[in-house]
Order: sequence, then structure tokens, then C-alpha cells
Amino acid sequence: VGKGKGAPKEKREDGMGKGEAPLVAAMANTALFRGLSDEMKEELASLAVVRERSAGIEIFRSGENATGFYMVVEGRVKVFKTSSSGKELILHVFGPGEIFGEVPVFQGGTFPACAATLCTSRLAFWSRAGLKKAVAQDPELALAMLALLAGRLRGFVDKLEAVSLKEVPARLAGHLLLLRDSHQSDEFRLDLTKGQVAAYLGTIQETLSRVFRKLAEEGYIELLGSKVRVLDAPGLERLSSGR
Amino acid sequence: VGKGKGAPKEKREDGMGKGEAPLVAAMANTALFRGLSDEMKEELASLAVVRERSAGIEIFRSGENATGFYMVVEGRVKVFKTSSSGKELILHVFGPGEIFGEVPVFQGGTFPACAATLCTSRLAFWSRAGLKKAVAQDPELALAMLALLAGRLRGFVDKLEAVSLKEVPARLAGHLLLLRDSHQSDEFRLDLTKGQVAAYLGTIQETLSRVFRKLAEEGYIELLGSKVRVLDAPGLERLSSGR
DNA sequence: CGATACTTTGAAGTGTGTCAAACTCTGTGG
DNA sequence: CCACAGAGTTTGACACACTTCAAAGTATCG
Repeated sequence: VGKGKGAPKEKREDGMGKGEAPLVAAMANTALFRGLSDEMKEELASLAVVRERSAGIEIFRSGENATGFYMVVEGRVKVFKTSSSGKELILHVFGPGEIFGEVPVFQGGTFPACAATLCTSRLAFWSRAGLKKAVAQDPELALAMLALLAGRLRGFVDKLEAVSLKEVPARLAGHLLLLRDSHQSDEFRLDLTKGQVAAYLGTIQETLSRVFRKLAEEGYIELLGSKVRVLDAPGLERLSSGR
Repeated sequence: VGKGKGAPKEKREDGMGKGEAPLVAAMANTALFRGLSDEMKEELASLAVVRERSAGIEIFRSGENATGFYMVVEGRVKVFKTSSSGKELILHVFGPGEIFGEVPVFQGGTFPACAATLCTSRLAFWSRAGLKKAVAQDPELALAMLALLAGRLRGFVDKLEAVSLKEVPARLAGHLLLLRDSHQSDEFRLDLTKGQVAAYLGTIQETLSRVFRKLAEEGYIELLGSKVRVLDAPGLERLSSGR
């Protein structure tokens, strides 16, 4: 049984700054805040604290007490869990306009997972009380928040299904189809390193590498570095659903 | 690659009846509804349709369109996913006072997973519109609903961590510790068949059986049929966290 | 152009799933 | 009260997907 080389690679940075310039813009891109009046957006924006963090910095840790929640203004953030032997499972990657760390605002008070920046990022932070008050005052915001959590639940159900009921080739096939959809093109670049994609799919680099090769050899895709071209989308669909 | 013997064992029953007797009582036991005024509880109760279902009956299926959500009045319900080869993953088991199938009320419109009765059960059903209206009118209910979804998210994070980062012995150890906590006793009966426990832990009967025996042989537990006695709780803790 | 991070490949080991058969309960009808 | 049916459970032999460990190969950027 392997164990305990799992020293966190992420460091922690201190210091924070203000800066509302892109904040309101990011909020306008956010499903959560989009419905709000400009007035309310301004008010919420003025309550936010914006911090800049470089790549690979820990934002919070699983089990830690939460005093509020975050929004990505610029950059990218991973939310993840790590096993005692050091293997990582990425639960989600958040980009500009997306909020994270909201679970303890409504329940439990501690973060269920860890978060860290993937690249240099600007993050907005709101206190717990602020969001609860806003939600209690504005039924539309409450419904938007409910929709957000419900959507996340749906995502986790899919992930549980994938990790527990599908093998790695099926998971990768499904992931590639999602990327293809979001890029609306058969050709695209992976937005993560392959190691990160592996952690996102619940496996490891070496396995992912072999499966990528298999998919390429069997004519489903073409692979050059991080560039992927989907050659047989229906085939990937078949693979993904396990038929 | 195994495949396609996965014919659903669950049948579907028709017919429904009304019956509010235990309904309000169950609602009083529900975290979601507890905060409501008696008046509002009565109103919501009057809007519910109560159906009785025998054991092993399908309630809804993954991907199906949702017109509302459910509460267990009496009995037990599993929410689960099935792989193409017939393996089942139980996401959750709900008992009296617990609601399920609420995700599509707030997002997406379709059920993310399947649901079926584990035993003869009485289920209350509410229309989608009713809940949304109630949530919009009552900020406390909105916050309670947010807490419910956030708690479920937390549960799924734990489950993902277990399935993806832990081996079966660790998962079983963790599960037994939870049962021990909820029964507040070192000795208790499994509330599910071992096959169902296996599906709940993301494995299969045969593997679970071997792991149970291993835990017993190594002195962590004593096992007689479905009766479990925890002998070494700290040991299980160690096992569960993978140290 | 060299350092560092990322990626690929190989060989070997392991946990878990698969298949098949025997065994054990539990409740029911004779 | 016993015998039986059926579901649930256990066990064994085997297969295999995936991980682990190790090393070489390839980008990428200052």
C-alpha cells in the first residue's frame, strides 16, 4: 500500500488588493448575478475584496472554516481532493465569472474540498453574511443560486457515474465530446495539461497517455501534442455510453 | 467487455390515492419544512398527492422529464445509476421525511438519476411550480432548500472521494463508522442487503463479501448475518482515512 | 542552449470484476 | 412442523483494467 508522499505542491500567498474594474464585467457574465439590477451589482461589487494570486497557489483546503465564497475574475481555479497516497481528483475547473466555495455559505461551514489556482488569477471574495442577506432579500437571486447548486449536483452525478461505472476510455471519450461541443469544432487544444486531464477524469497520467494512444490508433481521434482532432464523433459517443 | 444484461428489475405501478394523515407528521420531521408555519405546512400538504408503491417499483428514470418532486412519507427509496453492463451505483437511500427528485425543479428539467422503492412506501408528490412559488415567497424556505442542496453536494464530494481515491476496505470502514455513529452503538444491523450496500459503496456483492471477511479476520469487526459489531473503531478510522 | 516541467513507454504487480457453483437463510404452504 | 422455493450470500478460480515504478523522450521558456 503506497502512502504519504502527498506533500501539497501549492503554497499560500498573503496580501490582497482592491480593483473593481473587471469585476462588474465578470459579474455580468455570471449566471448567478446576471439577473440582478445594476444597482445591486454595484453594491455587491463594492463589498467584494479582489485578490491576485499567482499560479499554483492554495486558496482553501478541505475541512477548513469558510468565512465566505469566491468568484474567478480572471484566470482559472481547480477544486480538488487528494488521497493519502497523493493521487488527486479534480472535481471542477472554474474560469472567469464562475463562483466557487459556496457550499459552506449555506451548510456546514467548512469547505468540502481544496482549491488552488491553475494560473495567475484574480479572485473576488464575499463574506458569507453578504450572500445570505442578498439571497434572503431577492427571490430571483435565490432561485438563481438554487439553479446553480442543482446544476452542480447534476455535474457530480455525471462524474460519479463516470468514475464508478465507466472505464477510462469511455470517460475520455465523453470528455472529448464535451470539449468538442464547447469549442463547436472537431479540432481544439486541451485546456489543461494531460496530467490535469487525468486527475479530472479520475485516473493518472500514464494511463491517460496509453488511452489517448489507443483512441488515436483506433481512428477515433488524431493527436498532436495538446491538439486534438475528433475523427469519429459517433464512435466516441458509442464508446462513452459503453455500447 | 461485458454488456447488456441490464434489464431493469423494477416495474412501474399506476394509480394513486390521497391520504394526509401521516403527511404533515412527516413534514414536521423534515429539515426543509420544519421552519414553516403550520398554516403553510397545511397548505403545502393539501397540494401534495400521496401514492403508495410496493417494493421494487420504479419511480422515475434518469433523463426523464420531471413535473415535480417527492417526499418519502413511509418506507425507503433508492436513487441510483446503472451502467450499460448492469452494474448499479446507489447514490442515496431516502427515508421518511426526506425529499428527492428536487434537482430538476431548479435546473434542467430532467432527473439526473433513477429512483425506485426498496420496500412498500408512501410517497408525497408536489408539482414543480408549487415549490418554486413557495421558495420565492419564503426566504427561510429558500435558505433551507439551499442548505439541503449544499448538504447533498457535500455528500457527493465525499462519495466521489471514496469511489475514486479509496479502495473498498477503506470505503466499507468509513460506512461502518457512519452507521455506528447514527445508531450510537457498536452493534447494529445493516439496513440494506449486502448487495445493496455493495452498490452503495460502488462495488459488487462478491467483493464486499470478501472485504467483510477480511475486516472480521483482522479483528476490526464481528459479523453475524446482517448484524455487525464494531470491535476496533480507531482501527476502522485509520483504515478509512488510508493511513 | 540549458533547465525544468511535461509526456511517453515498458515491465511488473495488484485490486477488483467476472463467472460459476455451492451454501444459507427466511418465510410459506402442505 | 417440516419441506421447499427463492432470494440473498459466500467461495473459488480466473481475467483484466489500472496503478506503480523506472527511465527515456519531448516540449517550452528564460
